[in-house]
Amino acid sequence: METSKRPGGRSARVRDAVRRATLAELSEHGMRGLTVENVAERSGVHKTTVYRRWGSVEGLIADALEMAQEEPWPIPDTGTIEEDLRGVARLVQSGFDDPELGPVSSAFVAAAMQSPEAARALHDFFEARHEQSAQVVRRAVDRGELPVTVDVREVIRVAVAPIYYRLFVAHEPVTERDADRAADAALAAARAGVL
Amino acid sequence: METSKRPGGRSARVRDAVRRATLAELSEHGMRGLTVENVAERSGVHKTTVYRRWGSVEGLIADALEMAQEEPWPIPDTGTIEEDLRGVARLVQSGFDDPELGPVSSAFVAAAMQSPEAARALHDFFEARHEQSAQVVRRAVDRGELPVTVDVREVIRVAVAPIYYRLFVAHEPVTERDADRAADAALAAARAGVL
DNA sequence: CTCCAATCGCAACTGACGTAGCTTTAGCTT
DNA sequence: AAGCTAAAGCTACGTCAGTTGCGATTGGAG
Repeated sequence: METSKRPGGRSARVRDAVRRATLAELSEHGMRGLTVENVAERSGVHKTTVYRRWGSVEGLIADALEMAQEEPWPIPDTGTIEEDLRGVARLVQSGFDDPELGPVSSAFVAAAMQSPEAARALHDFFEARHEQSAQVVRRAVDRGELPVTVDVREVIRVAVAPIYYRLFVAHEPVTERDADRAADAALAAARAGVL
Repeated sequence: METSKRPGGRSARVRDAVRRATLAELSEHGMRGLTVENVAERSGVHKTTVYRRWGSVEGLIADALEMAQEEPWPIPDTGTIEEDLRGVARLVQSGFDDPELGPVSSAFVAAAMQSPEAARALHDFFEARHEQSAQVVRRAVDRGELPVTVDVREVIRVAVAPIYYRLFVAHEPVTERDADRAADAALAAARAGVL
């Protein structure tokens, strides 16, 4: 995964091919249908090689996650904290709704529940996401819309948590309205000074 | 399973033995270490029998979940909504912290992400839990502490969601203080009229 | 250009999961 | 109390994820 002694040429090609195949398989069949053999065949890389370098399905996912972490995401900046927070919540909701990204993201969450390796990777991923998203809260504090004592990351957590809760724990459908409501709730709590 | 044509005697014994073994295995090795063969051996029931009646690991878990649903849980009734809501949140947090129940509960959540069968079972489980927990909110409404327009179940969701989010999505540790804060946030939102 | 070590490909193997066909046990009926 | 039949036990087998050992490539250092 990280800096090997031989970063160029074939190894790099193999790595890219496998990563690409992993994402493709993930988006087509989700976590359940993801197998090392399928990824190997699709990528044209031999099964043994995948096992050696990634170890297992979890390893493949952890690697894909680190890749995903690089990509920044379009944090809204509408000028008001109401709309910004709602925007963040909707971004999460629509992401899982998307037929392309949804299965991949879900697979990440599912994998992290089974493998400590993927769990760490997902933790880091959310660490980064929270940091980016918290920006909208910081701006609100700067504008005087929220008290300076507010825990900016916690506001984000509370704003998105109900969406994930519905999706992955209670297994209830999530609408755009649900996302808005979660954002509004977090904002109300922040204004009340409990976050 | 449902009412078979032969509910008494051996069948019932087998069922209980398997259920017991499932829970034991689950609490020892979690979802990852749960296999039909281990459950079969531990319960003293033959492997093929387990396959016939439960079909797979997911079936075992779905069955165990339906059992767990029966057990009521000690909803607090302190007289104030602040303490009651915190009590519910703490119940969730401490449940996962418990070395006995924690792995089992986690396994349920993990299993539901992989099997539609377990997902449905978990959905029903939370449906019931929400219904029970919402009682504390209803009492608060009756006492006039919250507006009558409040969505009692949503208050519960928002109160517990951050705990699950930390545990299963962001993979961050959860303290009692985190639970309290989540409950407080939900209450603030409810009072502000956004729930 | 040459060599050497890292990496990959290959094929055979291991073991666990799950299935199929049949026999045996035990609950229920009369 | 005897027989009928659902349900459990048992053996053997097929399949497939994952491993191992070895030979073939390939990239980079000198």
